Amino acid sequence: MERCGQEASILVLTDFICAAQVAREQDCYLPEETKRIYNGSNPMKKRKLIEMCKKKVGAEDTIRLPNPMIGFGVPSQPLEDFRRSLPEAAKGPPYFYYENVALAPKGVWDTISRFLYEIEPEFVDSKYFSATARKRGYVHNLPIKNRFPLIPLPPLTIHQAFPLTRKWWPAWDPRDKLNCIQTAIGSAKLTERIRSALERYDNDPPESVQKFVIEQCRKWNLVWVGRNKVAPLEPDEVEMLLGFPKNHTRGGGISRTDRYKSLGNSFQVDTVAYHLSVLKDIFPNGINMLSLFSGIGGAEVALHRLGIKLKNVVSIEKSKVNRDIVRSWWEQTNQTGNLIDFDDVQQFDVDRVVQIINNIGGFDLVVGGSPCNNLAGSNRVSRDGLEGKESALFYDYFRILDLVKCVMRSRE
DNA sequence: CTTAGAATGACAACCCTC
DNA sequence: GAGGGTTGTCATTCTAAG
Repeated sequence: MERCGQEASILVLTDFICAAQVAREQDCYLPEETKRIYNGSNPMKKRKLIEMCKKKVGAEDTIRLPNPMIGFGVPSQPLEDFRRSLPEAAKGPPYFYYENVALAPKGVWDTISRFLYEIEPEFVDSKYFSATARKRGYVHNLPIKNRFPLIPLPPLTIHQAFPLTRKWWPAWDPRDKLNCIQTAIGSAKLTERIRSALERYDNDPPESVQKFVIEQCRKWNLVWVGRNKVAPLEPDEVEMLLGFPKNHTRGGGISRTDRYKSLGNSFQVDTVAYHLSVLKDIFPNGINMLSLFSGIGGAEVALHRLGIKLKNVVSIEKSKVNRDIVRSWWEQTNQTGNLIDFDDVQQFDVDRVVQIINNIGGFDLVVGGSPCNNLAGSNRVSRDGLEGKESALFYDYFRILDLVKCVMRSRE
């Protein structure tokens, strides 16, 4: 047994690839054998094990991103006859919906899919729903027949979204859609550099200058707001592009920087609503919902705009700023249900789940997009993959989802 | 103390040519 | 297939000002 310990440990760990974070911080959802071997290793050996697992997974077939990135259909291309069969273990109740960035490091989506009951992720670019791109992967067990989009349909091009920019838009800037909205904006220094670079020419600048300007505009999502003048989007413009009501993140002592940050981390509401729209017929009287990593309430806003009544919403969100935003939205939209909020997914344990389910009778939907910090391409410092400090909270999403599943099954 | 501004690449995926 | 060029990415951290 001891002689083949290393080989066995690789096999077991590979099954739960790079679950080191779980092994460290949780004492569940890992085979005893894995825990024993992992905990018995010194730090050097632990790192080596993880490296070997990564290499092994990297060598296997990994999930490929589709082109075009339309998932199981978008409003303009519905994929009429497409059917999918879910693994038995994946079926509800409850329905669940998981989201994260599509362009994650290699192997990440394989792991996510493996944990979430072997469901094939649905990769969708929100440019089919709005004027801004947002490439995301969604794992869910929802039906995909008879989806419908939110009305009114949002503007699909920059010109439609921002008519005032048309007057200043040079013919040599071919952009039709904006790139992904992030958490930081372009600096004033940069827009000034661009202005002074362009002011030297009466007509179109030479190709090299054009190339520089367009490159920076793409990188920082700048729009034309005057002669030779570009600028980053305002927070309320970002709210509109992402499908939130205007001023959703405004007020209550929230700084401009925080607004950009919260919005940059959020769902694109129209995209999510399209996927969740099938719930309207299934739950005509409304739903009980568990919302993990709620952020500024993208899923809540989507369901509300779909006309699906929110009976009980249990929302877990670390940031007080974000909790305040959701609470304020909840009051302003005259919700008749209950909003219960918590701040830490890691402390959301069995007892709490059982208690809440006994109170409200079970969850119809579990939604969550776990932190992408350590997965996102724009992170220069700590793009550590699913084992990264924040992104490892994915395992808590799985843990809590599985808990809800178990508790609800035991009550049948 | 809080806030805003600015600087800071790596890494895939894709395209093209050879 | 190999190799080079192009494009795009739910970010972090330091600094300075208020």
